[in-house]
Amino acid sequence: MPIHNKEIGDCFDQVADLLEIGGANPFRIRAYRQAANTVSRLPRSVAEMLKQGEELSELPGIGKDLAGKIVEIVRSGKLQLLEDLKKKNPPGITALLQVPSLGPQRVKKLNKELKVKSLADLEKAAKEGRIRGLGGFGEKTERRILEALQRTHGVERRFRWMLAKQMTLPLLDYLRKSKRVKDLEVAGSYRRRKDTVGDVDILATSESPQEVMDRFTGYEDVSKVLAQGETKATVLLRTGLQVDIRVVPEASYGAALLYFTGSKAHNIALRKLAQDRGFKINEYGVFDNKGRRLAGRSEEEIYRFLKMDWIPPELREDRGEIAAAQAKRLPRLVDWRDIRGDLHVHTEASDGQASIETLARRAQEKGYEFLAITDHSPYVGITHGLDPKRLRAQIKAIERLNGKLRGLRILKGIEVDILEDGSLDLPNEVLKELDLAVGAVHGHFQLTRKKQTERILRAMDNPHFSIFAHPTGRLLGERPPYDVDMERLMEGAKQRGCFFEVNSEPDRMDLDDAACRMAKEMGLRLAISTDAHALDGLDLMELGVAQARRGWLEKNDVINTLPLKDLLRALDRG
DNA sequence: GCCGTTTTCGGCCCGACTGTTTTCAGTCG
Repeated sequence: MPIHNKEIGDCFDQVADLLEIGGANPFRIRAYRQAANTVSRLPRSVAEMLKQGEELSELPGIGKDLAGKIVEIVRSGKLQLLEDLKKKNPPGITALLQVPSLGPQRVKKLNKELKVKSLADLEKAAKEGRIRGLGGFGEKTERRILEALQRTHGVERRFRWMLAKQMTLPLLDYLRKSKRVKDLEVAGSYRRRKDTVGDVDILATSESPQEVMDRFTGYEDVSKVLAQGETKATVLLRTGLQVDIRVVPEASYGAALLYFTGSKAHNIALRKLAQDRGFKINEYGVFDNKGRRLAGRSEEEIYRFLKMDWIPPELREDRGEIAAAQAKRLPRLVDWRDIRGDLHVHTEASDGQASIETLARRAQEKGYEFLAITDHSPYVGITHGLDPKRLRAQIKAIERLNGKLRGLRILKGIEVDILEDGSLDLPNEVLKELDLAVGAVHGHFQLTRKKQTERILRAMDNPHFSIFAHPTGRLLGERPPYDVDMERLMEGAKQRGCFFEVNSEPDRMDLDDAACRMAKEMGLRLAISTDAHALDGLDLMELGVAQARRGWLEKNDVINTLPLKDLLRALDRG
């Protein structure tokens, strides 16, 4: 049973949690966290790298010791250090660290003095008023803990990016109406375009921060003000979304934007770089040792000062972007303007809402050169999928429309189900009449890793298979990805001349950033598609592009940036 | 635990806000 990178990462994260509660050296804890991040984001399987005899200690943040621990996990399936730590600590105690206002010190104290071992214990102690008596705790802290527990039931809550956007835009409009607000921008993971965000960070410049603060906390959708100072405030919206605001003077705008955009790991790496050269970076600017400000008005100014190119927010995760920016070798990320068409779209013939013609008109408005109609095949009954007869009728309709349209070519396609045995849900006689077939898994998610992988490889053996749609099957916050050997699938797709999809549906967004980057490094090209089920669905393209950018993808890595002629050649496996 | 054209030991990003405190530890991002 091969060990996956994520399992190793989780293992190190657990060690970090337990070390934290044990009061270990914070830098040792950070080392484990960094290693967890490095390993779980690695484009290649660590177990595989070991097999090839590669030196793991060459990975950033992995030294001799951690490399040895990875070997231990891969060989034995467990880590002795973690087992020992688990013995010393009650299971479930690390869940307490997720409760806002509880850090390692307080968790330790709660455990020691009140025998709190779980979220349930915590809730009970808070309800009985036993927490307020503890040194360093008080009534307010106790109430805050209780509120947090009742709000989240202990589960970390993240919002899909799109949902966060819908809640944030009206708030921005509201803030902009104030004459006191000059610049206003959303920073944080929202600006880095993570597919889900934990909270929203807003940055503003103003000469009277207090008034901006007051306006912010007075917003009608605010259900609770969690903190409010002179330049910084945190509120909870009615929907449960947490929003932070930070107000700085204009001269610090760039530094504050950089700081507030993160990621934390990126900031630490930059600050350390500056420190090594005798400078200090904080949210107000770059300073020398005499406290003189040397840069800070814009992000560009700061990166330039550090002798590197400006780094797009999507890349700021401390995964090699800093070295690339220093070497002036950052990728030229794919841009939504590079996109020449959409390769996964549904119509009213299956479970979509719009007609082919309306979709085509909208595609023309977008300046697209092509639009692939890919309704469902029959397998998923509820989608009213197309059987060969209906599909042939659709093909005819598309051909008629193509005769009428100027500048846009409608491609004949299908989203064909990959059946349990890896065969496709429609016969080759009809598939061969199409321009492309987008293959997808909509059932039998629970197969073993080996079976699932082989099932999909077998589907790709079919010469009519073009693009593997939503390749992990995950639904954010609802359904985890099914278990497959992604590396093997990507290798298989590349050999066979197939492509993978980046799905732009806000609750899918797979491939994720790490998998996009893995594909890029393996030389497998991707299609960024909307999977639109209605007219407005075509506008989701920008989300898929954002995900692709997080995965370092460039124009040449994406097939729907190709001119129609080249695209058709790429899709032709013959 | 990692790391190194100042270093193989001694550093490790930096500041705001809260609550419980009489000056600051803990948490957060």
